Amino acid sequence: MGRPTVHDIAREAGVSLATVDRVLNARPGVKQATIARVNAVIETIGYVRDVAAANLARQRSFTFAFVLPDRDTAFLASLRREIKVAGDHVRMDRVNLNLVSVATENAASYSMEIDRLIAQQIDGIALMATETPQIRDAIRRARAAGVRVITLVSDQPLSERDHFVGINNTAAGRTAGLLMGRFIGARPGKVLVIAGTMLARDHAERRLGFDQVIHSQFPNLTSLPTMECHDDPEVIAAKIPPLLADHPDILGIYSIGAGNRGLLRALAGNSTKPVVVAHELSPHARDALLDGTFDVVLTQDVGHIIRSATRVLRAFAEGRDIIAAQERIRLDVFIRENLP
Amino acid sequence: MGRPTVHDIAREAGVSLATVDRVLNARPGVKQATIARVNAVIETIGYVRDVAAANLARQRSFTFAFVLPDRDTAFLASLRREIKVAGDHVRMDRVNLNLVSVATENAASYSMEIDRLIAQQIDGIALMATETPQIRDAIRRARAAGVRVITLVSDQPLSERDHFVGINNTAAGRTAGLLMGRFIGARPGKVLVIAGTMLARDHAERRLGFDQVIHSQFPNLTSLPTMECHDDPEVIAAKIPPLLADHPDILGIYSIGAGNRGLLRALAGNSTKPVVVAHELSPHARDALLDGTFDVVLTQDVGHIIRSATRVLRAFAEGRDIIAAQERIRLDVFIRENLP
DNA sequence: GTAGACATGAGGTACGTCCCTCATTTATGG
DNA sequence: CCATAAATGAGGGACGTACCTCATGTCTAC
Repeated sequence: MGRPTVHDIAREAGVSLATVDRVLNARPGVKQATIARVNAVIETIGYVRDVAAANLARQRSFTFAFVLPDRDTAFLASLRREIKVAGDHVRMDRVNLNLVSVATENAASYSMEIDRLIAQQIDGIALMATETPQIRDAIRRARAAGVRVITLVSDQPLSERDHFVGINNTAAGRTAGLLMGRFIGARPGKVLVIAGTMLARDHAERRLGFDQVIHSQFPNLTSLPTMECHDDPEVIAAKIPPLLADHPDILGIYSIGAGNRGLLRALAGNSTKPVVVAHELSPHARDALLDGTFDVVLTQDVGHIIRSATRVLRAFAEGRDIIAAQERIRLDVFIRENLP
Repeated sequence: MGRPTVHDIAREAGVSLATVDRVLNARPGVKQATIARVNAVIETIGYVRDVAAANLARQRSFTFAFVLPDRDTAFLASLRREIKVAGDHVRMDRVNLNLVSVATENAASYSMEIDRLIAQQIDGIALMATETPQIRDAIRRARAAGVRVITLVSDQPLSERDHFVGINNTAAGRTAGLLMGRFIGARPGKVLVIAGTMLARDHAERRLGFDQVIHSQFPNLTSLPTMECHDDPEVIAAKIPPLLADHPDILGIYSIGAGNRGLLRALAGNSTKPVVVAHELSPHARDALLDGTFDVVLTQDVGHIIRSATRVLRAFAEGRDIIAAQERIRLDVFIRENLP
C-alpha cells in the first residue's frame, strides 16, 4: 500500500533483489534487456528511491569547500558567517562545509588551493573569484578529476563550472539604472559609477546593465567613466570628494561594489544630495538608507546563496536533480520603507 | 569517530539502550534523576537524533492540507500550481500535500472544512482566509486538537496560529508608497487605491503602509478612499474609467489586490499615463510592465511561500525547530528592468 | 517480610537500501 | 559439446532508530 520498494520492483520485473540493486546503482553484470525491463517496471509502479534509507545504508558523508577571497569586506564577512551557520545545520545530514580563504590578487595561489582540494578528494567546490585563465584552468582540472564546481556571486561562464549561484548582475545594473533615472527625474546632469574592479564579472555586468538603461532611457543623464577603487573605503573616501567638486552637476552615484563606508565619509561633508544606489545591505548601508544618504540598496540574500550552493552541491553529489526555481537567487531591492 | 548514536549515550550514561530510548521518546517509566543524567550526556556528547533513520524506523508519513479560497485569480492559480509541484517533490520524503478549496464568502463552510480536517487527523493545516471570528475559532479548535496551523499570504495574528508564511504587507504598502511618490515626482495630484476587500488583512495592511508613506513624505499627493472591487476584473473595468474622468489629476494608481486584467482594460483607453504600482507578477502584469502600463509590480514568490509552508509544517510535525531566516518571505520588487 | 509498584536491563524485529559473497543458470565461441 | 564468460539468484549483515516483550532489580508501605 505504501510507496513501492525494491522488493516490488523485483517481484514485478521477475528478477531478484540483487539484479534490481545492480540496475539501480549502475553496477555491472546485467543484460541490457534486463536493465530495460527493470527500468520499465520502475517507471510504471512509480518507484522512487528512499533517499533517507539509502544515505543511512551507505553511511555517506560529503565535504564541500567554499573558496573565497581573503579580503575583509562586510559582504565577505557575511558570506563567511552564513557558511558557518549553514555548516552547523547540514552537519546532521552528514554534510561538512569547509571555508577556505585565498589571497585574491594571486591567481596562482587560488589555482594551487583548488588543486589541493582536488587532491584531498573533496566532494564539491563553491568558488568566488575574478575571471582569469588560471582559474578557468583550475576549474577544468577539477571537473576532469570528477569534482563538481559551482561559481558563487560572480560567475565564470566561460569555464566548465557546473552551476552558478548568484543574482543576474546585468539585471541588477539595469534595475539600478532605472531607479536612478526615475528618482533623479528630468534634471540634466551626470552620474558617477564606483566599482571594485572591472575584472570581477559581477561588477562589469552591473556597469553594463546600468549603462544600457541610462543611455537608452534617460538622455538627460551622462554616466562618467568607472572609478575602480578596489572595494577599499580609504581609496573611495580619498577619490570622491575632489570629483564631486569638479563636477557640481553629479546628480547620482552608483556604487557597484564594496567600500560603502568610504563613500559615506565622502558624502558626509557634501552640500548637495545626489541619488545614491548601492549594493549589499551592510549595517552601514542600512544606516545610510535610514538617514537618507542612500536611496536604494540592491542586495543578494547571502544566506540564500550559501544554502542554495550547499543544496546544489549536494544534489550533484547524490546524483539528484535540482529544483531550478528554488535555486534562482533573486535581487532584493531595499529602500528605507521595506528594510527587514 | 562519526556522530554519536544512542549507543554512545547508553555507554556514557551507564544505562541500557532501552532507557535511553525511553528518555528520547518521552516514554514513561524512568526516574527523574536518570532522565536528567541521560539528558546531560546527550548534551555533552552533542547527540542529535538521526531524523532519516528515525523516520525510516517509524515509517512515519505526514499529510498536510492547504486550505485556499476557491476564487479564480491568477495568484490563486499559481498557488495551486505550486502546491502540486511541491507535493510531487516532497512525496519522496513521505509527505503528502492536500489542496482544499473553500467558498471564500462563507466563513461557516471554511470552519466546517477545518473541522473535517481535524477529524481526519491531518498533521498540519496551511490556511489562507479573511479574518473572521469563525475562522479564529476554527483555528483554536484545531490547535486544541493538536493540529498545527499556519497562515498563508494573509496573516491572522489574533488567532492562535503557530506561524505565518508571507510577506510583511505593511512594508509592501510602504514600498509601493515610496516608489509611487518618487516616480511621480513633485507634481501635485491624487492617487487612487484599488483593493479587493478591507476584510483581508493583507490588503488592509498594504493600504495602511501606503498611506503612511504618502501622507508623511509626499505632501503633494492625496490618496483617495479605497475602492473595494473584490478582485473582480469586470468590476474594476467598470468603475475605474468614470473615476479617472472625474479626477483628471489622478497621477498614480495602487492596485493592492487581484483583477489587474480589468485595470489594464480601464487604462487602455486612457489618454494620460498615471504611475501604476500593482501586486503579483501574473503574465498580464508582466506584459503591462514591458509595455509601460505598469511601473512597478510587487510580488511574493509563490513557490517560496509553498515550500516554506511545507518545511515549517514538517518541522512542527517532526518536532524540529525552523531556520527563521530561511523562512522569511521577501518582497520582490519588479520593474521592467529586472523581470525574471 | 512481603505484595505491589516502579525502574531498568536485555534482546529482538522492523524500516528500505547498500554492498558483499557465493552459488547457479544461461549465453557464447571454438 | 564443452570450456568459459556473462548474467542472475539467494542470502545476509550493516546503517541508526523505534518499539515491543519479558525478566529482573529496587524501593515503599503495611
